[in-house]
Amino acid sequence: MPGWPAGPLGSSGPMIDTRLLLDDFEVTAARLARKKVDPALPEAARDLARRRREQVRRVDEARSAMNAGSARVGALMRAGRRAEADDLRAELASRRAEVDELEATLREIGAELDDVVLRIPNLPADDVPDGAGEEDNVVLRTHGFDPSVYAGAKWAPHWEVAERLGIFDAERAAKLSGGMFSVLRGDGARLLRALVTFALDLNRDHYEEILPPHLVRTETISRTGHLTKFDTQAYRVRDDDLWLVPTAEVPLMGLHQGEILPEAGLPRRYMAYTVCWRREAGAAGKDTRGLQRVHEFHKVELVKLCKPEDGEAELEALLADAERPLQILGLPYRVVLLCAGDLTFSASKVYDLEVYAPGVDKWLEVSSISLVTDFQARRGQIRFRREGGGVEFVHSLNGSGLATPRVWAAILELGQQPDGTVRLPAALAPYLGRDAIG
RNA sequence: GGAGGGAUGGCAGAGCGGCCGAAUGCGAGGCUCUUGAAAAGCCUUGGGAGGCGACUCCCCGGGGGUUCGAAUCCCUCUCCCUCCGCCA
Repeated sequence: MPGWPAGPLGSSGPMIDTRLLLDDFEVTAARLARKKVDPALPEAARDLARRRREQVRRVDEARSAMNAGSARVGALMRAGRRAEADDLRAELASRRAEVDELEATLREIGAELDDVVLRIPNLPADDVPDGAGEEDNVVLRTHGFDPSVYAGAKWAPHWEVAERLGIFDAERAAKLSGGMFSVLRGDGARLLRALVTFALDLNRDHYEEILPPHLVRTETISRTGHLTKFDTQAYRVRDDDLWLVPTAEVPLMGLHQGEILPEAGLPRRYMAYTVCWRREAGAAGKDTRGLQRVHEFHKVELVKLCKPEDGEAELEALLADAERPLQILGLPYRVVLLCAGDLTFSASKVYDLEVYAPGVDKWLEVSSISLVTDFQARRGQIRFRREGGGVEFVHSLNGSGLATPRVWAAILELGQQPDGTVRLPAALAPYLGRDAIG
């Protein structure tokens, strides 16, 4: 079913409900302020939304008059009163011009409103802590991390470990595709495949596994908020109107775009393993060594659609689902609650999961568990029908179920042995048929 | 890639440019009848915007055009079906 109704503004990108700006401006502006939004933005949006509403009324009135006149022409024609019909017709032609003019103005206001609204992020949840940026995030808990184990000892970075074992070939990857690409070999390739299968198997009872296309339309990707003036992360296929998915979240969220789901069908829980492509524009020189940041990687993504009142509970459950593989693999990690100022554009509340990698001595972000509320659903027109009647937007959530190559890299750094081999998590033995590489 | 046909409400399926947001059937919900159920009968049953409300406006795959007026005519895009070609 191609072609779903355009959003209220007929624009691209996710957006907040302008009605919040119209009906509850003070509270909404205060919440946006916590996200470090320029206060001029919500004010401008409110003013434009008002102007737009007024203009809609003018257009409707003019059109109503037009429609009534046209109906009268029809009636006159049927009555055989030709001359009168012709007179009225001539008169209506000029009214037509009037309507066209009013509509043009409406479009202008709409475009201006669009321009402002698209820069307004989702509202932060009330229980998200205040803060300006990364430094104000809150580490909620740390799991399986004993700093004394890593103090002093010599831990090689994963690229050294991997190249020594011959399972990672950065040089040939560069030859094939350039920097920030990878070639995995032998047990390295198998380890990655094992991680993916392990994660899918782990969640098979709670999520429906989807194998989606890796190329999506402009329409699909822009309605998830991953293609905006400000987001140039995705690769475009040159000769077709298609984009390589930067995350499986894009096709998964796209699944129900334009649909009205039955309440009984919620929540929907989907998972998908896909390759992910990201241009990483603007990240030049950051984490370029090894596999912390690459243009092409493999990931199992979890996505949920639920009723608004279930969002919080689903978020906690999603967090648990993302932690489980790290626990079973025995990786030291911590749970970070992002402060309002560090929240991503579309999210209202986010937990980051970070695995400790001793070789680079860093906490690597391996999952970002996000509650998006109705922000994406509004843009994608994903709704549900209450059993008692009434149609509302669903709330959406997403997070990585398991993200390579960072988990892959962490396993290599954490498992390294004095003899140069790498001990692998026992949970992967069924997939690899061994417990060590080298 | 080439040739042709199609897209209408939850589904099926009508719709001479005005009386069509849209017949009819099915499905769903409510009511009547009934001890209960079935059958039968009556009524309701898409989404969005605005208004206290009467009500008004927009949407018949998407976008654009012709016209006083478009589900209906024209252009274009997308998708689906049939046939031919190619192919893992």
